[in-house]
Amino acid sequence: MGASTAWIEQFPGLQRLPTDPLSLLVQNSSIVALPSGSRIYGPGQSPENYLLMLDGTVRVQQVSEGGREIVLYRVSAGESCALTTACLMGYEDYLAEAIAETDVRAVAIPRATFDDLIARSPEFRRFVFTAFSTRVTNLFRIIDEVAFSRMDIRLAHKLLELSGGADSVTVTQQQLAAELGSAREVISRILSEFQRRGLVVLTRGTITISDRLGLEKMA
Amino acid sequence: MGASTAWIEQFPGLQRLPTDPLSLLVQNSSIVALPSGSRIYGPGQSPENYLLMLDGTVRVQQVSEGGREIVLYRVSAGESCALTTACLMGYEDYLAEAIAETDVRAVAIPRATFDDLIARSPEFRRFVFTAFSTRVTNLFRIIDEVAFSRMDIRLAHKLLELSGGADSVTVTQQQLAAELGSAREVISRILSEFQRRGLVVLTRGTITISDRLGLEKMA
DNA sequence: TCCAGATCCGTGACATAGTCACATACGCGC
DNA sequence: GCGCGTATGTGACTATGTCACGGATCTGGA
Repeated sequence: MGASTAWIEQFPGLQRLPTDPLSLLVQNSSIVALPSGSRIYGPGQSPENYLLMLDGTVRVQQVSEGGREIVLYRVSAGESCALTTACLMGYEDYLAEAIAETDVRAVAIPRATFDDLIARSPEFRRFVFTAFSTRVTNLFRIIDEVAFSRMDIRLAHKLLELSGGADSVTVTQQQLAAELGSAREVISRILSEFQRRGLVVLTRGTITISDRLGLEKMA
Repeated sequence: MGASTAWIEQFPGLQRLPTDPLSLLVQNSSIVALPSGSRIYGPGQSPENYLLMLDGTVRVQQVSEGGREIVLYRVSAGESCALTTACLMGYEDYLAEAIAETDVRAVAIPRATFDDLIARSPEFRRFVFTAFSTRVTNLFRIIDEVAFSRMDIRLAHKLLELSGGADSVTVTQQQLAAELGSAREVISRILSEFQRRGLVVLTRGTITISDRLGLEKMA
C-alpha cells in the first residue's frame, strides 16, 4: 500500500478528487513494476486489479488460431487499461492479451476498492467512463478500417502514427503486419511500391520516410 | 414518469435491487415507444438516456464512406444498449447508428438518474457492467472474424444464427452482406456454391436450409 | 576472420475477397 | 399479361491472403 500521492498528478481526471475518496485510493492501491515483454493479462486470466499506467506502454492485441495478430490499442502513461476495466466490471475473462512493450510501472487498484471508488466519487466515475468510451470508440474505428479500408491507406496511416514526427521508424515488416492484422508478404509488397514511388526507403528493420507529405496525402 | 414496476421482471439482473434505488429508478424513468425503422441514435447525436429494452430489437451498425455496412450487435428485449451506455458514461458522441428493426418499447433512464443509480446500487453497477463487458467481448469477436475468418464460414454461421432453428430465413443477399460487412456479389457467389453442394435452396428474398448439419460442420 | 544459425525480406503462383458493369429473373400492382 | 422496381447472377479485373521458396543481413562464437 502506497502513501505517496505524487503519481496522481499524471492523471488530470483524478486531480479533483475530494480527500475522502482520494485517501481511499491512495491507501488501498499499490505500485507495481513489470519488465518489458511480460504478459499482463491473457485468455483465461481474470484481472484482479484496475491499472493506471505511470510509465511505459502496454500493447493489447488479439491472436487468431492461424497465428495472425492484430493490435487493438495501446495503453500509455497517464491512461488506464479500459479492457481490464471492462472485465473487472463485468467479471468476465479476457479474450485478448496485454503485453508490456517496455518496462512498466502502474498503480494497481483492487476490485473492491475500484467498486468503492465508483460508488463514492462522481469524478472517479467520470474518469473511468471517459477512458472506456474512448477505447470503445477506437474499437469501432478499427472494425471500420479492417472491414472497409484499403491496406495501403492503413499502412500509410500506421507509418505516420508510429513515426511520431521522426523521419524513420524502427519496426520489422512482420510487426507492421501484426499491427494491421495482415500478412508480412502483403506489407512487403505495399512497402516496395511505396519505395518505388519514393515515399520511403527500406532497410532491414527500419523504414525511413522520405516523402512525408506524399504519405499524408495518401492517408 | 412511470410508477409500475412490472417491467423490472424482464431484467433478472435488476430483481435484487433494494427498494431505495428501485423507487428512484421507477420514479425517474419513462417508457418510450418507437416505430420500426426509426433511427434511435446516429453520428453526432449525444444520447440522453440509458435504454432498457422491453420489446423489439435494435440493430447497431456502422456505415462506411463507400456505403458498405456492418452490423456490430443487436439489442433485444431484456437487454440494455451498451453502446449508449458507453457514450452516456463517457459523454462522447456516437460513431455508429442504432436502428429499430421492429416496433420497440424501452425504459428510458436519464443521465442524472443513471449516474445516481450507479453510485447507490452495487446491483445496478453489476447489471450495467456485465452488459457492457458482454458487448465488448462481442466486439473483439467481430474484429477477429473480420480480420481473420473466411467469408464462407462467417456466412454459414450467420445463416444458422438468423434461422434460430427454423428451416428458412427471410433475408436478401444485400442484407446478409451488410450483416457481415461484405459485398452482395460475394454473398451471391458463396450462396450459389452452398446451393450447389446441397446445403441451402435459394429463392428470391429467402434462403431455405436443406442441410443444417452440413452448415454446422462448416462453421 | 569466418562460419552457422537466426531473423528479416523479396517473390512467384495460386486462392479468396471486393469492385465494376451489366444482364437476367422474379413479384407486385395495374 | 405488362411494366417496373427490386433481387440476383456473372464476367473481368483488382486487392488481399497463403504457401513455398530463396536470398540477404545480422550476430555470436570458433
